[in-house]
Amino acid sequence: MPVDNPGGACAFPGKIEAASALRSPAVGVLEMHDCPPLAGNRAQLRQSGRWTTTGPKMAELHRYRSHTCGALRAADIGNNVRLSGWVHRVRDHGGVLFIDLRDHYGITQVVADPDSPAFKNAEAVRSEWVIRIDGTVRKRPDGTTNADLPTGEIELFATEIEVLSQAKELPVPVFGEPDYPEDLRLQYRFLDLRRETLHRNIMQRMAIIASIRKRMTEGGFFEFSTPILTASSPEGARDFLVPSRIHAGKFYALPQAPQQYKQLLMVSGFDRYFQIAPCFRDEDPRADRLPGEFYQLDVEMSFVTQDDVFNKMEPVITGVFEEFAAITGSEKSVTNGWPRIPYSEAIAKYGSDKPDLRNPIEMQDVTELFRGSGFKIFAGMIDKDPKVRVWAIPAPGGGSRAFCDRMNSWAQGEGQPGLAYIFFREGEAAGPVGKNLGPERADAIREQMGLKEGDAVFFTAGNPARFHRFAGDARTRIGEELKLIDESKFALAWIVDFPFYEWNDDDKKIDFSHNPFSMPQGGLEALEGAASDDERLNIKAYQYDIVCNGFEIASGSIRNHRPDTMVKAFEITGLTQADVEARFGGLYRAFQYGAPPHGGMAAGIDRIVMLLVGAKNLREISLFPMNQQANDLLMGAPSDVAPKQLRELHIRVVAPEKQQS
RNA sequence: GCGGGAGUAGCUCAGUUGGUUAGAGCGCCGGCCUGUCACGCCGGAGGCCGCGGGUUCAAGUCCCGUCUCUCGCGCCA
Repeated sequence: MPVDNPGGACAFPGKIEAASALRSPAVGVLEMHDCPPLAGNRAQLRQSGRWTTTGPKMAELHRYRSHTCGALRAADIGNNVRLSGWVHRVRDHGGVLFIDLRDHYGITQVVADPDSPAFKNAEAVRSEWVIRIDGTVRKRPDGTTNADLPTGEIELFATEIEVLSQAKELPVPVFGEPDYPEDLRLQYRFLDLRRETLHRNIMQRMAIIASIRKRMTEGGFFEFSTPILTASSPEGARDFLVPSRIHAGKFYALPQAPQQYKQLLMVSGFDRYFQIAPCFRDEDPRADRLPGEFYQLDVEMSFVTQDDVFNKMEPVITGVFEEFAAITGSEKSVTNGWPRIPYSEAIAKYGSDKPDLRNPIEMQDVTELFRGSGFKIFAGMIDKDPKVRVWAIPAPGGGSRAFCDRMNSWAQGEGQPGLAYIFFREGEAAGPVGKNLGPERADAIREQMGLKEGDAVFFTAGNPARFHRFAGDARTRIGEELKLIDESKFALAWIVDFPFYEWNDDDKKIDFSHNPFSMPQGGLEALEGAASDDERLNIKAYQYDIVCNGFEIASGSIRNHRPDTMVKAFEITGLTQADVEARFGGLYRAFQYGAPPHGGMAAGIDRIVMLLVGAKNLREISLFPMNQQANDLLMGAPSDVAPKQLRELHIRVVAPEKQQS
């Protein structure tokens, strides 16, 4: 009869570092286990699966373990103990045999020799079998301690081994965790999760989420759960749909985010909301984007300005980063007092709205130095089109022909005609651009960019709206190639003043650039005052992102809580009041009955964890991710369903043309 | 939806100009081994060369088609 002892003091005797984290420790259960003595050969033993040998009678011990595999220390020497765990590794020397026994908490070396009644069984166990071992803790002989293991001073001399569960030959090895193909790892995720790195990443994820939750609760936020089955929304990403049985032909949708619910909570007067919220979007994945579902720290606050949100959330995120900054091994510094960079400045300096601020390179506009110059290609472009700009990307230390040529061929690989450059050496501005531009202009560029001998500068020309992304990629590439990126920090910043609208070139109309819920700067007056599309496109929103090391880790806004402003905002994108009511009926109705000004943000938990543990890939920090094709290889989702289920849901599957042939 | 790359032993890979019985390392199985902790030594098993078609006396190798995986673009209010 196991006795649960949740929250009890230490359930395990001795020094146990991790005992407090044990989910349901149990104490003092005694069912000694009388079994016939060992008989039969090894193969028969393996087939029968369970056996014990008689050993010295143990004192009052739990059915499975008196300690965890990370618990035993020199202070336990001489005690009879019981461990259960996985066979991590066996080293069989014939006369003496070692088993590394592993559980969640650690590894303990078990030793057996022919003097032990457990010896024969010890010879039979294989990797990842689950066994229970009784034995005596003893000091390792001089010179054989293992400083790499917390339990390395001692070993367990086995007196009895019981096999609790056998393992077939492993499709994915746990020991040593060599690189294995991702599809196999996903199919056998339970084995993959036993491996040290992934197991540790998952535990770090739990700790990070616990820290966030604590900080939010202590910061005066209340945690609410919102529905998982909700209504499809026509904006944004593709929805996952759930057919309704009761209402033929109608569908629920999984929430892409609890956006409207959290705003409704503010209208409902709850003042401060947060949730570690699952979000579902049926879009194709990337390395930093999981297919299907992901988690957000979702936050909303009433009666706040943008500064209030910043002042509240900046310490939370900074605190979490500082708390976990050391877990990759080397402590990283975390930005204190985040810069607030307007969107337009981020694009102009870094070519991206999620700049990696560890990279010191800042671009500048050098259009005027090329206007009417001897570098005819650029000069001609500038004369022909007033929208054409020339941007300079400095490359400190990149002043060699070899490096510039390498960058040039990289650019061609990116589908660009090339990457113009000057490199400064021996008092001259070398390279074709430098020659055509002449020493005076080249020197003016060098001055403006703050460059010296041994440096280089690259140029992109055209309409910045079309090339800023490439310029940003070039900046990143240069920073990486020249090792300018400071790996020792988490560089955090707010990106602010995003444009409210953007031009949709396909439909030749204005669209919301982020979401229709944010408040335009200047409010209704700004919307009504804008006389042309150009002016409307210049309207900014109280819309902001948090960026860290080149990743967007959060996004938010002050919301538009005024129905009149909302209708006007939609009108500019070509939608009527009736459209607003049809698409956001609940929220629009709520705004008719006294909505507080409110705002908030949502932070990508998965990306934050990825950054903190130093993972290259979101699948390295998620328990049961799907693959790139959005297949769950372990559970076999998505799957066929029974015809009866489809009938109940009033669904008939129409196979795509391609599959019918 | 579009483009790049890859499919040979459980895994990582080699395989010449098309030419005998397709190899190595790791893992697995067996044997030996009393202090290892990436134990060591000896031996063994294990292959629809992704699948289908074609060229050829002969295809892992050349051609066509197809499937799967992967990276990127589109997409991601």
